[in-house]
Formats: sequence, structure tokens, C-alpha cells
Amino acid sequence: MRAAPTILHLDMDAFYASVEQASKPSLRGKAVIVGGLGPRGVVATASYEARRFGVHSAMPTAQARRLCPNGAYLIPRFRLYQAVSEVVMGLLRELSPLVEPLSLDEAFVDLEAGGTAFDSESARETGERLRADIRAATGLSGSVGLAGSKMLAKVASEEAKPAGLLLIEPGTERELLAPMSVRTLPGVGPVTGEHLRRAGITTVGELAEAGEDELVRMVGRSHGVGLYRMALGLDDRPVVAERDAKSVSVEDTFDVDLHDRVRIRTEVQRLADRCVQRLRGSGHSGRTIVLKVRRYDFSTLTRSETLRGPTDDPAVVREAAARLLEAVDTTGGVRLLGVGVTGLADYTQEDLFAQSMAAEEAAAAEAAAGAAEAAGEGAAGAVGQEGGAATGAGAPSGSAGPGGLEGLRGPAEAPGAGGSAGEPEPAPERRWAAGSDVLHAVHGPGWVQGSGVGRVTVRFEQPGSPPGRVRTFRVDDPELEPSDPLPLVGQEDPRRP
DNA sequence: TCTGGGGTCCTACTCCTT
DNA sequence: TCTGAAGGAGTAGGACCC
Repeated sequence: MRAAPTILHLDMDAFYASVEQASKPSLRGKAVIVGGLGPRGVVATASYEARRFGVHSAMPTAQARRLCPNGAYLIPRFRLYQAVSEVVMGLLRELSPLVEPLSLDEAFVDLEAGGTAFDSESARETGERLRADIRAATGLSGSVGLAGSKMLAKVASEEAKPAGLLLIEPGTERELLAPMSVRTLPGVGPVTGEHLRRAGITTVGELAEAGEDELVRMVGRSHGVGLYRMALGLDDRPVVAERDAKSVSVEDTFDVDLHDRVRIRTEVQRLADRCVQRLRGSGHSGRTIVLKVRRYDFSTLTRSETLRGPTDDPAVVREAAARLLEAVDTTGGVRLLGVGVTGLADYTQEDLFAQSMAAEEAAAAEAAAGAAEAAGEGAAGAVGQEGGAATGAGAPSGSAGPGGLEGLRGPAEAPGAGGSAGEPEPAPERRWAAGSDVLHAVHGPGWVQGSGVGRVTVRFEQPGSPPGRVRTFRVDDPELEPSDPLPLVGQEDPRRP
């Protein structure tokens, strides 16, 4: 084990909610809940004020609303969080070339490799300076853990929350860990935790006492050995700056279960296209196509197919996903569909056979679809409740997904809006998602506080300004338009009148 | 109104090849 | 030619993390 506590773990406090509070002065000190706002949405992050009401991550938003009815409920704005995260990661890279991001708001840094710390004192100074720099650059607070290993540094930052710093001195690890819950250790979730509890093991100390053989017997070889080592405070995993992605996937949960087979097929095709877009965006191709289906009863199954070579051809992925779907019984309804690609490569060696098959099958499918349409309303009739775009039933509750401003799409653009037959549609009503940024020609920048019955309520304020005033407009007010988020720290927006 | 989305890793099993 | 062992690839499911 390392002698010096020079592994730093940074964890930003209630990151998404804190960014929203920094961005919207009227929300500071208030309960803010960021997550999916649809009927099946869940909480991504709750501010500390909201946590006092019992709201926490992964809780269904509906439950959060019952616990905290007066909170501000906002959709995530991933592009903004990404931008803030890049600022924070930039500060970490000034400390060391060995920075391992775990997510937008968390990272490990090997301070010794960067020459910025070599003992407890210099590590603590570096950690304190980092926290100050982050606050100056973003206005946000982060918690810092310092220890001789990644596992301990992460435990330390968790203990330091919120807005603190904890350094675990070498030699004190076991004493510190012993009284902690086994759930403190990474890799011990609800299932393993319950498993251990039934065996009478609830603390890390009891885990260490149980011994390696007993743990292996209980939770399997790999997990058991790992748990035992962690219980002793042993962890020699290095900080790894570059990690190759191993899979790319997209999935949608629908507000209402899908029953219609045609609609399910269409959604799978759409997901396959989105997945390939992502795949190409990351500069990869992949060899194994995975279809994920969560049924009405929440049971989840996956089906996969491995091609002869990696592909990034949407037609190939679509066809593979469609073949996999054929083997799945969707009777009873489907609440989630997903398409993923694994076995990634950074080159494309097209499976020519698959490609030509795909082209042939696509042509055949098109011909068949044309024939079905010509045959009349039969297929459309089977669509049943999900077929109507007007109700929005069956639309994915994807507001928690990347691209946060999805909610601003008009119904006609929204995925899952349903297949509309050739009739001309009236102009869709503009939708304004709670929390999204807007710019008004007269009043300047603001954000959507709420909308409904043809009205949208906007609060005009920006980072650095005092809490702003609220005004209500018609949803189709031509002077109101969606806009990009403003930086959290820095100059006021010049567009402000 | 129960339970998101995007990942990683591990285990167990089957099938095929050597 | 048949049989069994070993190992790798593919597949499916589950736990966990943020």
C-alpha cells in the first residue's frame, strides 16, 4: 500500500441541483429536484434542502412530489453540466496528468504522479486549494477525500460531504473503516448488503473478521476476495487516465406500456438509429448488437447477436435489432426498449454479408409496408391506444436522458409521438420544459418556471443577478425563444436589456 | 402513479473446436 | 472413428455505480 495519502477523490456536492441553484438565483436555499418529470421519471439529484424532506437520488419523482410538494422540479440540462464539469476537470488536470473521471461530477487524481503532493501536509494543502479554485471558477462546492488508495479516498470524500475535506492518515485505515456499514464499500449494493446482513455482517469490521474463505463462499470468488481486501483497507488499483468505452447504448422508458407490435418494431428501429449516431459520434464501430426489453411486470431480458465484423452501419444495426426482437414475446406490454452495441472497435470492417442481407431485407420490408398500407387500416387499427399522437400516450419519458432540452421539442418532433397518416397537421403547440433557458426580446434571459393551458411562466434572472421577477406569456409568444445556458461565473449576459 | 439512463463487471451456461 | 477434457466464444442475466 502507498505510504502517503496522495490519491485524491473529488465529489461535487449535489452536482446537478447545485448547478441549477447557481444558475437560478431564486432557487438558492430552496429544495431543488432534478430528474425525469414524466409519470415514470426518477430523481437524478436532489439539493440538500430537498434531502431534508427525505428526497434522494433514484426515487420516483412522483414519490418525491408527495414528500416535497413545494420543491422546484427541473429536467436535467446535461450540456450545461458537461460544460461546468469540463472546467472542474481542467482544474484537476493542472494538478496531475493522472486524472480518472468517473462521471461528470466525480474523479480520482494521483497527486504524486503530478508532483503536487508527496505527504499528508502537501496533500491537504493541495486539496484545500483545489476546493477554493473550484468555488472561484464555478461557484460550486466539492468534497475532497485524500488517502493512499482509490477506495479509501472515495470513502473519505463521502465522509467529508458536504463541502468538506477528509484525509485518512496511513495506518489508521482499519480503525476508521471498522465501525462503518458494509454499504460504505464500493460494490456492496442492496443485494449484497442484505446477503451479508442475513449472515450477521453489517460493519466493515465484521466483514474483515469473517475472513476471505467465508466471503468467497457467500458472494463468489471475485467479489469475495475483493470485499475482504477492501475490508482490510487494501486497494492497489492505479488511477487510469484513459479508459476505452466498451459499449454504447440508448434506451427509452415509455409513459404508457406499448402493446402494438408494429409500434414496438418502429421504436426499436428508432433506437437503433440513435445508437448508431452515438456510436459514430464516439468514433467507434461494434460487433455485438444487444436488444433490451423491459416488460410490463418490470422483468428485463436481453438478446444479442454477434456479427462477423464490427459495423457502424445503421441498416445493419437496425436489421440485427429487428431480428432479435422477433425472438421476444411482448405480450402483456413493454415499458422500456433499448438497443446497444458492444465489442467496440475504432475501425469498421464491414460485414458485407450482413450488409447485403440487410439491404435485401430492408427492401423487402419496405415493399411489405407499402403493401400493408395499400391494404387499408388493418395494421393501424391494431395500434389501439398507443396509436394516437394527440394524447401523447406511449411517449418516452426520456426527459432525464442526455440532451436535456428534449422537452422543448414540439409534439410532432418528439420521439414516440406516434405514426401520423398523411393528413396535414395543425402547427404543434410549443412545449416549454421546466427549468430550460429562454430569451425574451424585451425582458432578456430567463428560465421556464412552469407551463400549461397555453401559458408559460418565466422567471427573468441569471447567474450573478439578484432573484428575478416572474412573468407569464402565451406559449406561442413570438418574442420568446429557447436559448443556451449562461456561464455560472463571469460577466452578465450582454443580451439583458 | 413504483422503480431512468448509460455504463461496467462478473457469473453461469451452451456450443464448438482442438 | 469415437470419447472426454479443456478452453474460448457467444449469450443471458444480475449487481452495482453515478
